[in-house]
Amino acid sequence: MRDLELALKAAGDPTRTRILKLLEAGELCVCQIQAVLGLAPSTVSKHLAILKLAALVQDRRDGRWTHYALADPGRNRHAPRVLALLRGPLDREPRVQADRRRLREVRAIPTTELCRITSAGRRGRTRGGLRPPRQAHRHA
Amino acid sequence: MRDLELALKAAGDPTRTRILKLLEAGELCVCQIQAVLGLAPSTVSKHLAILKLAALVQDRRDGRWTHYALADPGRNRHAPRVLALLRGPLDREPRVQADRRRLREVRAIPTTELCRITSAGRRGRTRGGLRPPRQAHRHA
DNA sequence: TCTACATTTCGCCACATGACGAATCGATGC
DNA sequence: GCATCGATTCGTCATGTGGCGAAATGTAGA
Repeated sequence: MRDLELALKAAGDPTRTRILKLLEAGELCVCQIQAVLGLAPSTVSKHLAILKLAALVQDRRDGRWTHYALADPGRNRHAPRVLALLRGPLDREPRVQADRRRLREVRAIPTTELCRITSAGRRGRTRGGLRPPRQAHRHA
Repeated sequence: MRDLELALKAAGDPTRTRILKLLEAGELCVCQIQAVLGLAPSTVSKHLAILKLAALVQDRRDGRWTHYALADPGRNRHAPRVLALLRGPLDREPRVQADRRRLREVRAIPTTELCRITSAGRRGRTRGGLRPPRQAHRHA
């Protein structure tokens, strides 16, 4: 039972569905995901770890960057079916569409500069309109 | 996004997957489910409420009994797909099989007597081997 | 109407979870 | 080697969640 439950629980969180929907557009580096979501890097990292544990995503190290992608089918029995579940029906959701728009902006920026920007925001300095809107210390 | 997430979260709990797998065998009354799971009636009721809110199950009043069944497709877009996800792959799980065996025992007993037995157990008197094994005050 | 009884609701408790910042890890590049 | 920097891990906090028992609800039968 364990791994299917793990996958369902992993997919049943709003932040993680956002990540999964983003990854439908293809592989992304952590700082890109972070820039779109507007969450602390540690938070994003944790969610990615949960998704990875549930075998819904896979990671790939490239120098100092880590890229995440939807797990390719075959690694886990259940993952593809759960991912398929998310594929169609959420595309009309406003938040999903907003995330996609933001992703297009983010992708236009070279990765190096992007990380500089987001971490700059995190250090307190404001750097143009792309800094993710800081969220209050709130929860799901 | 909300209702699909609700369904995924509802299905991502071990106790609730047990219930859903039980209901694959057809409509069941609450006290039957309770007898199989060996949990407090209030606990079972809460789980059923969550599953109902997620549109994964539906209920039917019959006098003083409430019967629950898997939601028939059409009420909710996502429910059938989530239920389909659980259909095949968990059947080999030891706990699922044990629950099924226990369900056969439970179904052999007329509902009236069954409720008497389980609530008798709950009041402290032991009444034959069918009283559900009391669980320690533990968590998921 | 009163009682019995199946189920639900309420209030509580312990543990899980999601958020954050600080500290750490690992790989580049000077 | 040492500093830099992207990502992860750790520690903490507030809230969510699953379990229970007690009390409330509502239906059947006396």
